[in-house]
Amino acid sequence: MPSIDEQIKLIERGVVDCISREELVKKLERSAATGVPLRVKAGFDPTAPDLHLGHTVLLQKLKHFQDLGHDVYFLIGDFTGMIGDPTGKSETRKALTREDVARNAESYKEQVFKILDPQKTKVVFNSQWLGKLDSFAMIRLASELTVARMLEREDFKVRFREGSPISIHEFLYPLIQGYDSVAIEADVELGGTDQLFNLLMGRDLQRSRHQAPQVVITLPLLEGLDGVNKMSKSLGNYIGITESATDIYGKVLSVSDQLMFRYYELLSDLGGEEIAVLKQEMEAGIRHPKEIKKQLARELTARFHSPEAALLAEQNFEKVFQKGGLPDDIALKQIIATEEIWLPQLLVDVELVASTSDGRRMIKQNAVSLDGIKVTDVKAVIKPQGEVLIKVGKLRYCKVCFR
RNA sequence: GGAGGGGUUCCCGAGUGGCUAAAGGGAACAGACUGUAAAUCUGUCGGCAGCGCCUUCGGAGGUUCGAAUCCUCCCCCCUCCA
Repeated sequence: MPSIDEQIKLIERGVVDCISREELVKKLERSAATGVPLRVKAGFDPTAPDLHLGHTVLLQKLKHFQDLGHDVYFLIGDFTGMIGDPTGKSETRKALTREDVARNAESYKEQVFKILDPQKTKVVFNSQWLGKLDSFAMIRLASELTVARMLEREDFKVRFREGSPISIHEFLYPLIQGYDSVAIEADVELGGTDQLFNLLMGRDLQRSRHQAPQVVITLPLLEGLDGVNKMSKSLGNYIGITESATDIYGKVLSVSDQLMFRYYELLSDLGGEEIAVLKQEMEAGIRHPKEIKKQLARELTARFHSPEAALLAEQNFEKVFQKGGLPDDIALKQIIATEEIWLPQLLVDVELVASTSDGRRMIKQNAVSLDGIKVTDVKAVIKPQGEVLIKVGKLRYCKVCFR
């Protein structure tokens, strides 16, 4: 078992807040003395079973705790998920059924254990205790905090000021999340920096129920591929951990140089000094930024697949984009036809474009090629014979086989 | 309960009877340039076998030769007063 100092060093690496460090030290000491592992909690939304790199920042930190011998409580917020959130930013989130939640939870487990140690992970659902909470208890819980205190939370404050709607039940969310900490007697809770308020709520509630308040640790939010918004599935700017090696590799490599170093900091296993060296080498012109990015892409691809797969992905990438070749895994689509097909229609049929109008546009913009030959005529028709390789833009490929 | 403001194409946001598939910006997509980076430039950005037709401006009706624009009812959001 590493010394407390070493433990703290590992835990604090890359975190934004640690409230408070003294308490964490005490908890670690107590754990070391008694042999009782700490209960480390992190909550997850049951609606999105596709984990992406943004989640892994948190998961890696949980793994650190596991490596130090502690237990992770992987909490799935199925209770809140079943209620649904009517003010979800742009669209109303659908209330999930019990079956949805169960299915999503299974999917979570498969993905999470790519990083976490199943032996030291307890998957729990907050409906276990929240489902039993009656109206009395809920009102009592609500009485423990004021509207003014709620409005301290940044997004509430902003929305209130701007006259955007805030539903009453949204005020219940931090309470419920805090109550979760009470229910599992969490020693530590991790979350993104946007969760700070909710995490602190757990401390307040634990204290008022005479539990030792949990240590709150926040981690930076990972920017998505656009480099601006946080990585999220709904914005489509994410790299999913279940994506193919080719996709992970390719997406990492398409990230901007600036963002690349952010990803290094938050995702790579390299230490701060090593990253600083890379940066210097790039700035001094010793190493090409693309090479440094490739290194990152290899590391991340290998993490979710294997070093061999990462290497293959790299070779494929070089073949396709640097030598203008074709990828290995082109989708093959069979089309049953006897008569000539209007090209835009064919593009729709093989799902390369959304509509024939879109297809026409692509042709007009010189983006469509058949077997490597550009098509310029929107009226082009294809004879249904043999195979054709269709390419739309740089990334959309498809091999069509007629029958 | 009362008074007022608002809901427009993926998002923000113009438009108050025909010239509006609807300005402008963003996002996105394509092309050029490249390192599938950034920046920049150009173009596209509802659907349809396309110089025409069809469907869109919260919903349903109505007025009109013609409606996102006018009228009626309904739904939703916001503000102020109580």
